[in-house]
This record gives sequence, structure tokens and C-alpha cells, in this order.
Amino acid sequence: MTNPSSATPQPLTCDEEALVRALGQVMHVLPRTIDADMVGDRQLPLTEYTALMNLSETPDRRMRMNELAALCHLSLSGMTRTIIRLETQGLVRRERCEEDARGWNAVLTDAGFARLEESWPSHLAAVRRRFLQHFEGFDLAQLARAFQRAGMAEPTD
Amino acid sequence: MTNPSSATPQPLTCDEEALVRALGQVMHVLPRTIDADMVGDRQLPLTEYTALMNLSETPDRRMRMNELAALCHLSLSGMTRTIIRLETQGLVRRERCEEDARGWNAVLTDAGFARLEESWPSHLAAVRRRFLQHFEGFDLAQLARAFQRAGMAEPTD
DNA sequence: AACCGGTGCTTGATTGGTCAAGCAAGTACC
DNA sequence: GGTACTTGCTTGACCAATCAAGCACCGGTT
Repeated sequence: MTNPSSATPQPLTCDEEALVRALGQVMHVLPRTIDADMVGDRQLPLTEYTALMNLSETPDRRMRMNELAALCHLSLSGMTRTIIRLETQGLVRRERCEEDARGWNAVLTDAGFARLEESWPSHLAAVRRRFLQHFEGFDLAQLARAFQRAGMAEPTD
Repeated sequence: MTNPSSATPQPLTCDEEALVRALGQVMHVLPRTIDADMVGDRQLPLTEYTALMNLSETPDRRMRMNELAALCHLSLSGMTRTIIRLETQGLVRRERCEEDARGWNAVLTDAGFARLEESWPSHLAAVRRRFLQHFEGFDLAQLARAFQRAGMAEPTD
């Protein structure tokens, strides 16, 4: 089928092209690199770190699965599996939700909190070194807003 | 509490924090979104598209596996598997390398080229809509350089 | 000319994610 | 208060990537 929506679109400019290629590279390379940095240092892969971090930021260190999944940018089933991994390491515990017996709370344990505290310097260093460092001199707030817009995926109409 | 193991690094500023979070979101969401856009439209997932595109840009539409893997930001085995997928669809053919019988060339077939031509408007649209659109008003060349630096991963010391 | 370390690619096992189907608890409606 | 639908999460099947091991070939050494 011919694509009706696209009447032979204009090609990218040279700068756009360069940016898109560089983005492709970053999207592939950065997660693995940061992950490798962290795993090498404290055995906490990025996904699990993110989950613990989000839990630690709530007042009572617990969160419903669907909310946590959204914050981690993970599908609900992906979240389930991550939490199971964390649970077997004793970093997280699960409790049935009081006000809705279908729901579960992931609860950060003391061990989990301790592990997070051990990990964050390494995470911080990785993020600075692999990413922030290269954006010195940029207007970070403006850049952050642009990324936020790009990250909010609307459905694939 | 103070962290003894690591000279307590400075926490991120608020803007840095926002940027890092937004980047995390983009890295998770964008590849899947663009992929979904493309698959929905022309059944060519992003990885395979990228491989075909890189092949199409060589003078004789062929490339050694390791070079192609590097351009696609894929491991060599990942590249092998991608090329196998493309081969079974008839979009790529493999030929032993003339000057080194260990090596293989991935060769873009006519069908592959045609498929690429069908796909690129959709790829272009996805990239614009999901990414470039949000960076209007930025200095794209400068941004591209920063991304290139970030994408060049040095080994995990 | 036989060997041997290095190189190019593939294969096998594993991992970490997805989607779709399932199940159990809640909710609305008659 | 049962029936039908919805919601929250888990499970099963799958998929695309990784790493490590294997195989075939190269090229220099003797």
C-alpha cells in the first residue's frame, strides 16, 4: 500500500541527519554502558536501580505495581519480573494492598535501602561521566524540557 | 547518612536531575515508539531498517559483517542474526568475501532496496514526529556533536 | 610444509524485555 | 444477590539482544 500520509517528504538536513544518527548511537550505547559501569561496581543493573530509587522516594517506601511500572518506563509484566528479581535478593518485599485486595505494594526493605545507598555514587558517577559531562555549556533546563516532550509517546495513531 | 566508600560526590543539580530523568525516559520509550510506528506502517523494524540503510549507502551495496555491526551499534552475533532474518525475507544475500575466505559480505538485493525505498518515508516521519520536532530552535549541529561524544563509549575502566 | 596464534563469523545458552491470555478481586446493574 | 464487565497483576510463549565457545581460515615461524 502506498502511504497516504506522506507525499514524498523532504529529506533531513545535514544537521538533522547528524543528530539522528548520533541519537541512534546514544540510545543503543548509553544504557548498556551505564549498566555495565554499575554492574561492574555494585552488581545493581540499571533497571533494578531505578525501581529501588523510585521506591525510596515515596514517603513510606512502597508503591503499587502499576505506578512503579510507569515511573520505570516498563510494562506491567516487566515490572513484575523486576520486582521478583529484587525480592529474591531481599531488597524488596511484597504486601497485598490494604484498600484493594487485587493490588500489591512493592516495599523497599532495609537491605534494599542500604543497597541503594551503596549504589548511588556509582550511578551518579556513571551518569555524569557518560552523559552530563558532554553537555556542559548547554541550557540543561531547556534541554530537559525537550527530552520530556520527546519521551511522552502518544499512541501510534 | 554519609557514604564512607566514596568521598560523597555532589548530588545532581535540579536541572541535571530533570535532564537525566528525561533521558532515561527517552532511551526507553523512543526506540520502541519509532519501531512501532515503522512496523505498523511497513513491517520493517528499526534494526533491520538500519542495516538495509547502511548497506544502501555503500557504492556496491555490500559490506563486511563486522563493519556493518559497528555501524548498526550491534554485536557481531546480533548482526549475524539480523542478517539471517533479512536473508530469509530475500532482502539481503550473503556472499563469501573474495579477498578473505573467512569473511562474508552482506549484499542488498533489489528487493531489499525496493523495500527500503518503501520504508523510508515512514521512518523519516517517525523520526521527525517523535524526536526532531521537539528540538526546533536548538542548535542541532552543536547538539549532534554532544551526542556523538556521549555515544562514543570508552571501555568501562 | 606443518604448526600455531590471531581473526571473522556463527552457534548455543541465557537474559531481560514484550504481548496476550489467565485469574482473582472489585463494581455496577438488574 | 447473582451476572456481566472491569481492573490489577501474574504467567506463558516468544523475541531480539548478549556473551562465550566453537569452527574455519589466515599468515608468520621454523
